[in-house]
Amino acid sequence: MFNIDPRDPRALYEQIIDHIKEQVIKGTLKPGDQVPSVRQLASMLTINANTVMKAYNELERQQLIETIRGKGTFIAQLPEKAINESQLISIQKELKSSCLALHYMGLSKEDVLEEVSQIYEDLLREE
Amino acid sequence: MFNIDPRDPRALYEQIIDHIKEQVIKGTLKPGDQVPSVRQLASMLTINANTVMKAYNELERQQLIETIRGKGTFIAQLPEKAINESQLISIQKELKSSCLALHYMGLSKEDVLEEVSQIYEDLLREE
Amino acid sequence: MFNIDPRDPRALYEQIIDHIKEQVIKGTLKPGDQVPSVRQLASMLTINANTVMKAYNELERQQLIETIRGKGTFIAQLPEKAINESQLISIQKELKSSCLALHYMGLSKEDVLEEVSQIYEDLLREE
Amino acid sequence: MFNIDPRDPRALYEQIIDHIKEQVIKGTLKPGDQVPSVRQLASMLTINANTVMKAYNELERQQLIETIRGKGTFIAQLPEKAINESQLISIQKELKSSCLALHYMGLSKEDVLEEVSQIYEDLLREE
DNA sequence: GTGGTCTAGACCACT
DNA sequence: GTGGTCTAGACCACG
Repeated sequence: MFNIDPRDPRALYEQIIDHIKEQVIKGTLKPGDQVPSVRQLASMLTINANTVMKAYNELERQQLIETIRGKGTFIAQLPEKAINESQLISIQKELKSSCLALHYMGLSKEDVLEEVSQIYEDLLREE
Repeated sequence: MFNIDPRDPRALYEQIIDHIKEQVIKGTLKPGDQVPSVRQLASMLTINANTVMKAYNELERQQLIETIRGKGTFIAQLPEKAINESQLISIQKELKSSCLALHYMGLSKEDVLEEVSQIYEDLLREE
Repeated sequence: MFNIDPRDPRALYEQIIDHIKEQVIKGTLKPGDQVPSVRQLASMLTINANTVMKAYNELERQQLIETIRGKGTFIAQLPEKAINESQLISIQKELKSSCLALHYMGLSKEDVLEEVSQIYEDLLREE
Repeated sequence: MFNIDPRDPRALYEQIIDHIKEQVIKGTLKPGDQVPSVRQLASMLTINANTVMKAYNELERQQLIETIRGKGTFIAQLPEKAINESQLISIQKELKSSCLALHYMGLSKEDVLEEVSQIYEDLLREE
């Protein structure tokens, strides 16, 4: 259910962030749902609590989750969708990087568009 | 002509790699063309020669450039296009990460497909 | 236990690569085993950490070791055995070079075959 | 007839050395035969004369060729076969390096012995 | 001139 | 603690 992989190129905390974002988009996690506590999740994944904390802090900064003192951590009501210009540019550069790498692995523009479509189909299937 | 940006999330040497890959795809650099020497490029970008060397080494590993001892570094004749399964999976994960981030910035599936299309139009314009 | 020799014709980082390959073949290092950290090995060999890093990077490229961020470096599970044609040709040329040199040192074909056999006996002794 | 390849892992001057050693072993070049002058060979191979000079100097040091002032350069009468201990050890290390690399390309001890045998058959065919 | 190796030391990200 | 990036500068081999 929770794939955390030390060999993944993404940092562990990023994998957690991505996983929760994914669950929210898929609808598996809905606004108001409680997410595991830092310690719970850390022991579930057998990783360090600081790593989970870092993921939660980042998610809270992005207003995707809310921590209510004494009660726990919950999926936020209104995931803010604000475009941050410099962040957008960064991600565009990452996208371009990925495209260049895929090009040299023999994938065409159409192949890459298909890859992206596939990602969205996986994400939106359960919505 | 050569944008190297210390604020870019990518490492300096990765920016060089991407830039040269891009030039080759665009056709600005053709097989057999000499690329700037390690020291030349380093002084052009006002970065350290070792950083350029690292980029060139990586490009040589990917068989995009060839080094001829004492003479210089050249665009390779046959850019190999071999799919490495584990590498492909890594990049797919990066793509997914980018999509998730873009989703929370308010971009739809169609917006992202458009972004990717745009990247390819920029790359293939001059080809 | 770890022979690093500045008078060896091989670069320091190559000696490290060869040594680890040897340990893995001999079975002294097994899949999953942790290898010394970059800094540890550097101080053990009284060489610079960057030199060890270069060796480890090369070994990782060859999929002999795996790096897990923040945790350390480990012998990989599945040492890939993929023949790269151009690499094979390079090594054949090196072999030929060695044979020519040995010929002029008075060694016959049989002597050289014996040398090679000896190398393999040393490698496979403990397996 | 003379294969000199800038992409070869061996230095140009080493390729020349190997080539001449090979011709002598094969019997194509016999003691007393004249070899091309430095300038001739340099222009034949379209490389720098200093590179040829370096090869010839090394061959002369190894007593494989003799330069007779004003007449030219000739294959020596008695190629000395003296074992230099430290040199032998160096070449043994190179051999081991090659074996390790070949092992990780999937070649067995027998495969490598066969490779070496093949090299000698090529060398001694015309003898 | 070219690339390649190595050092010493700083700084960062991740766990 | 771990590895990774980057710098500055030395020295070597090759052409």
